[in-house]
Amino acid sequence: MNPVRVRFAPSPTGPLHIGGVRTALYNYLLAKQTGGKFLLRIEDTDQTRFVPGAEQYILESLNWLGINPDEGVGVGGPHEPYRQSERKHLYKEYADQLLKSGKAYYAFDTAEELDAIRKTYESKGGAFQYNAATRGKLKNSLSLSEEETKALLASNSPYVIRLKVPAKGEIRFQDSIRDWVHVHTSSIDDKVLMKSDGMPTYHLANVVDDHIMEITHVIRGEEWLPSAPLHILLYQAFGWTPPTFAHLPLLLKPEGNGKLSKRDADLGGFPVFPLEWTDPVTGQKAKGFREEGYLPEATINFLAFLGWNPGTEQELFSLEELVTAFSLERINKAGAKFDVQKAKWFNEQYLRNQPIESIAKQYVEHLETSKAEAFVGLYLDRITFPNELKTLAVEFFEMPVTYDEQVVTNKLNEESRRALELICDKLPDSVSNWNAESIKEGIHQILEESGIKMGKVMQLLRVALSGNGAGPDLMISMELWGKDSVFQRLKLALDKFPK
RNA sequence: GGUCCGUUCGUCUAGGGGUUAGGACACGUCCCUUUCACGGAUGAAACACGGGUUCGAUUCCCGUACGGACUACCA
Repeated sequence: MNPVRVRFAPSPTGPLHIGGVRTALYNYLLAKQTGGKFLLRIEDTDQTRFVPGAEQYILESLNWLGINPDEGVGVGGPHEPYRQSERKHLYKEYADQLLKSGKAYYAFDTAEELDAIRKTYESKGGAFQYNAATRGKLKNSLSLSEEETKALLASNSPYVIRLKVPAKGEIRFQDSIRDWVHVHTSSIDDKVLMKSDGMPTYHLANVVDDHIMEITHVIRGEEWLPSAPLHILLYQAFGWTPPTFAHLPLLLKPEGNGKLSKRDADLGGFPVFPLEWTDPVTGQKAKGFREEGYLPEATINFLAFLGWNPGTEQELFSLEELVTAFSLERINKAGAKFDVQKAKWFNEQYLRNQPIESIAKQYVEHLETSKAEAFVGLYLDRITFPNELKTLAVEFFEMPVTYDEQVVTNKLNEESRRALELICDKLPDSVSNWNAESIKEGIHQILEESGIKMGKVMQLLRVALSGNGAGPDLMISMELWGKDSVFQRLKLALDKFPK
């Protein structure tokens, strides 16, 4: 495949949705695979929806995941600026071009007027379309005389520029994921290209920029599929060759149906945003994958597999491996439900491959290094998120307060009690070098001498020392607790256990 | 309502005119083990429905049902 130029073009209206992150990822993968360029363009043409901090959030999210743009906001490039609000003047020129060639026209209907018309249509059970059938009856440069139009423009009446969609014809294009898609122009309405505030709409800005920025492949969410024919029409109106389109399947909520939303995340207790986000107005916080404890590699791998697979049985892919394995053709058509369990599983896989030293340094920094590393080694394959380690470490070094009752009732008897007492009496002297290996030997020896079977006491010993009926390797645990603490624990248990 | 898109185990998916319909997550059982977890083994579990086409359809075609997206001077 030739080097592609692809773009991720989010709108800075809030935190980046995880579905958007997947879109960015797929764009990045194709760019890297073909030796092409991945651009980041900020689509901030709606001034009413601007949210401070959102752009920075987008940059930081991509950076966290390691899918950095080659060109665009934050990095610059040959087509600066990459923020659409800063390219405002440009769109007007192109709109004028369409106006001149008769492909577009002025419309003076106010938003209120159109709303009213829509309501009447709805009350009759129909749907209003601003198109070839209705435009003659509305207030625009097609229905008005030239003088009237000029007068309106001269009087500074607010207006929009609309695309004059042909009454008849079929638009067809070949989507990389869905193959041929056909739509009749009659079902497309005369979309607004320039808003009355002088800003372009998404449709115009997107087509103009993709053309100027030499975008070869538009990879975006399925929600754009219905407007793709309109975009094709725009390319045709300008006389440009449209890029290749690929419309990605949606990310669905885990329960029931529908697009994955923030609401689902709150309900399900999992994030839908890459990073934690604090709403600048309400101050409300939304969870992020990063803060929850997901590793960037795991997040990437999980996301890549939501709607795509390599066709082999390999499931674990580094970003580099994804770059080589990825292909648009292997993307699924149907939406994918977001599965937290699978996300966790991916995280566990990556977590276990992390070097113990760095995890220890990052998450249990309050412990002395060798202790911290031993502790991490003890718990690494029992956790999903590294940030669980901190609490675990605190609990681990605390004296038990309660004891697993079931184990005590089942395992505590004369014999096992005697075993605990023997260990308490003899272990300190028999183990000179307090480490897991010698502790194990010592206990074995004591039990053997007294003719008591290991299986009869080990779980009780665990409960006596930790309070829990289950947990990590006891001998290593004992080593970490230290001799003094172990005997303190034992005495406490012998005292508290029912006689 | 209209337009468009989709439908293989509970979930993510492989496959594709003749297969024991494969894998992964989750779940059950067993093994390992001082317990739990990890790991290993194993089990249960799917082609939405109805018509065609065909010697044969889960696979191709057409309908139906169901689901979804879009339907703004939002992106």
